Amino acid sequence: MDQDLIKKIPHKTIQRLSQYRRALLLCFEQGKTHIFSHEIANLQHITAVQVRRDLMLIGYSGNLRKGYNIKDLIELIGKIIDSPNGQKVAIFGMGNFGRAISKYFSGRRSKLTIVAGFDVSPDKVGKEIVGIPCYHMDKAREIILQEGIKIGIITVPGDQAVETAKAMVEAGMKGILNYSPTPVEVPENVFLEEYDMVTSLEKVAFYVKEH
Amino acid sequence: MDQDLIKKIPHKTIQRLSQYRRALLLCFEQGKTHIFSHEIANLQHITAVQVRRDLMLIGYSGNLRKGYNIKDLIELIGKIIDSPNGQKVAIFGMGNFGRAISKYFSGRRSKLTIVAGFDVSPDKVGKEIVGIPCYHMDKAREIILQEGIKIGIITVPGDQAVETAKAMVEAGMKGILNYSPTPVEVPENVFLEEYDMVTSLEKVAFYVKEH
DNA sequence: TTTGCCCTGTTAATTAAATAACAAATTATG
DNA sequence: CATAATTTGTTATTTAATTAACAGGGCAAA
Ligand SMILES: NC(=O)c1ccc[n+]([C@@H]2O[C@H](COP(=O)([O-])OP(=O)(O)OC[C@H]3O[C@@H](n4cnc5c(N)ncnc54)[C@H](O)[C@@H]3O)[C@@H](O)[C@H]2O)c1
Ligand SMILES: NC(=O)c1ccc[n+]([C@@H]2O[C@H](COP(=O)([O-])OP(=O)(O)OC[C@H]3O[C@@H](n4cnc5c(N)ncnc54)[C@H](O)[C@@H]3O)[C@@H](O)[C@H]2O)c1
Repeated sequence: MDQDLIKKIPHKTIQRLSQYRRALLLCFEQGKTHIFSHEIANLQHITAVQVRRDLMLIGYSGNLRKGYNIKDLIELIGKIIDSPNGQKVAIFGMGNFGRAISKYFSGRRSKLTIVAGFDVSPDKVGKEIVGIPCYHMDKAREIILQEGIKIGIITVPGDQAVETAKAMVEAGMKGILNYSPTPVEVPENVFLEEYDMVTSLEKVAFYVKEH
Repeated sequence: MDQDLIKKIPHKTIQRLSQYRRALLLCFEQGKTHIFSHEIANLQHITAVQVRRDLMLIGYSGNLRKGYNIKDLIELIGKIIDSPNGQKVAIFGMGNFGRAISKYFSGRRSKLTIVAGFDVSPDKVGKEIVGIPCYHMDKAREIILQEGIKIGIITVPGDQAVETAKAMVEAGMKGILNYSPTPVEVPENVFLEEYDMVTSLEKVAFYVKEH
């Protein structure tokens, strides 16, 4: 798959591909071999057209009569969104949330593996959580470079997020997922995704509220 | 603020209002009284135009020379996104994630209060977590109606999400925030927001990957 | 007073995303 | 063989969201 094509895939499509794959994996486990666009659509909150459009963008062709070959499609999506040898992930802030995430990811086999946690609290540094070692932030640069970690998740308190992100960038991180409520700055060549739970909940509350 | 106007506010603007408010609260605590649109923009990842446009939509006018009055703006955003008497929230699935969320929200003073958790495991039912009682799912309908809870967060395992959402809707919930990886169906009059951490992380990984 | 600067508020233009529309392909069936 | 029923792949249209453009106001300094 060539560079230009990949740049043309919308962000939203990338997200949906990830979701399609999960749904497809379930179907595959159930022994299904083929699936129609409208079936995929029904598993998500989207339309069949959207599915076909997304698959068009990645250049996958289905069988006109049987639909899409589930196994092939799972593989193709893997080729697009995964790295062949997997990618390592580190978590910054091994508090309640950081530990919940660690546990959550440790089970699933995937191309993404959490290999290290970083914290400053003596409670956490030196411990292991579900097999993931927790190091002091002072060691971050060293270990990130040594392990070749390129992706990091921020779960430090909001007032520590900016400096944590800075340290991550300096250590060579190329992708950051920030779960703290404080937006952080990164250079252009670093991909940043931020999600704030309070904002989501307030949004739900807004639409529930009787105006 | 009238009904029609509220319907015209884009979803994204509602989210940003929530974020503006958080940033403004910090500024307010620091003793700042006024702020310019470009200052607000710098605190988020957006442009000053976007800020002004959002504030235009909610009908707030700033001072041409001094910018926006922080206190007034916080209040106005509150009038729009909060309910005057607050809203109650319940968590479904008091596992690692559900408990982390409970702890997270228990500290902050806000118009949103988590008042109940629901689970099926004898480990959790009957216990309290940071003061939030955990009930058995069988009691959900009763307690939800009794307490007037309208908002629920799904943190049960993926394969339980669909039936949990169904139970929530039947109990009269009007807003659902689904953190399980499985999309759920709700009637039109129920607001649904879904967020999947794995998808987010895979997206970051995709843009980090060397194509 | 007048000039210049830096704001806001709003309309216009652009871009991104989703949806609709439909031709072409394939199979089943009369 | 012709026809009807489906479903894909793709282009065209619509809608949503963002960004650009700019008029108008008010203060400061000349
Ligand atoms: N708990 C949740 O459910 C939840 C949900 C959404 C967002 N968050 C956000 O995630 C973050 C963490 O939340 P939490 O509930 O786990 O809090 P927590 O206090 O339990 O954990 C924070 C951890 O970060 C560590 N830390 C502090 N400063 C650090 C630094 N400079 N470098 C490295 N580590 C540092 C602390 O020692 C602690 O272990 C917060 O920003 C919070 O807003 C939490
Ligand atoms: N842990 C995380 O960091 C994390 C992050 C993102 C998403 N999630 C999602 O959140 C959900 C929970 O994750 P977790 O790590 O807390 O898992 P967990 O197993 O620790 O917790 C799940 C809880 O749900 C309860 N439960 C099971 N079936 C139920 C039912 N029918 N009704 C009510 N309660 C029921 C279980 O007893 C358990 O307490 C999963 O869907 C997971 O994908 C978790």
